[in-house]
Amino acid sequence: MKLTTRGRYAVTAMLDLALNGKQGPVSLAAISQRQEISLSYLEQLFAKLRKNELVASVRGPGGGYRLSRDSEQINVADIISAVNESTDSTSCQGKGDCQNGEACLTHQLWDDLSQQIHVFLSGISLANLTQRREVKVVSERQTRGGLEDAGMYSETLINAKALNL
Amino acid sequence: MKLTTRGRYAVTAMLDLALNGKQGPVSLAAISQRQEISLSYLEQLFAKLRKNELVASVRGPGGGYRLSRDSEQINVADIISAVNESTDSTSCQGKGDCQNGEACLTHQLWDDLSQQIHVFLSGISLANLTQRREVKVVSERQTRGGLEDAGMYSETLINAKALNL
DNA sequence: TAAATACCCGAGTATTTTAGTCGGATAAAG
DNA sequence: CTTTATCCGACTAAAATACTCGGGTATTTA
Repeated sequence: MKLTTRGRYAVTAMLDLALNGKQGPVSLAAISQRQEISLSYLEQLFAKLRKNELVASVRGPGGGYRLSRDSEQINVADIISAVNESTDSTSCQGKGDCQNGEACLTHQLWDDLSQQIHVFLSGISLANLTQRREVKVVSERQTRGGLEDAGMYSETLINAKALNL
Repeated sequence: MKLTTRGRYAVTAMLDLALNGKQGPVSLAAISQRQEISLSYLEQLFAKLRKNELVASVRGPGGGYRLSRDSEQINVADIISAVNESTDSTSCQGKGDCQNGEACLTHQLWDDLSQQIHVFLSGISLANLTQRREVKVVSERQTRGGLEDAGMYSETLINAKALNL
């Protein structure tokens, strides 16, 4: 589980899709303008998102991309993994040497942590993020001052718990 | 909150320190050998860890590094932030333009997510990771078959909950 | 005090990743 | 048949990563 600006671009684009794709497909050109990401780069990202069946494409005029399933059913870990698909696994996960050595122990500890992060991100869906924001916008209007991050954050925790975390 | 192999190196080295530093300081040379990380690279990472007061150094023969406080008091987010200190913040968090635009909305959503990840990793200490492993090793001996990851994982969740997540 | 150990530090560098360009091909709509 | 838009591969500038090199300096031990 790697977390770089590349994944951020992908999540951002998918969030844009979730927000703007309610009435028909959204073109990459539109996302490119709104999110200030180069069109060609988006094309590359969406090629991977499509291979991983997170989005579906509609070609021709009026076409674009739409989420391949409900935003509740697409989580952040899915998106990040999709665009990062690469040649990783540098740890000694099966090497003959390094049997129960200290190195292997720490590598396993890292793998565990990595898995925890993955599970955590699996529990956060696109819908989850957009709903959270809507809740915040509403409550900001109500309180006329804006919530502090502490407040928003406890909201997050509640959601996380509801999602089995 | 960025999560790359750089952070992995740092966490790995700190885990090595937590595991091997119980009787006196640990030299970078030792960590370098055990974890297969170049000495000079470790020096660079530890310079940052030291600046952030996560480790303390002891110079001269028999010297090395030790954790600056108990492993319970050092969390993964601390470590990763320490070695990543760099020129980030590419989002539009204060630009005059982009006021309440769609771009800004998705950028904020990303920031929220980023913060959630940070808080999550703040809840995982070095002690937490090493203890988890010890528990696993023991229970593996008891069951004589090894736990599946599902089992380990639910353990993780319990820890996470205990830590306010 | 001399030698060895090990941290400290900055400059340089090969490799990889990131983010993007370019030029085209294919599919659908009007 | 032209426009819109996805598809696709190759190529590239810039940045980050991981590492080397060549010196220091503090501390211990002989």
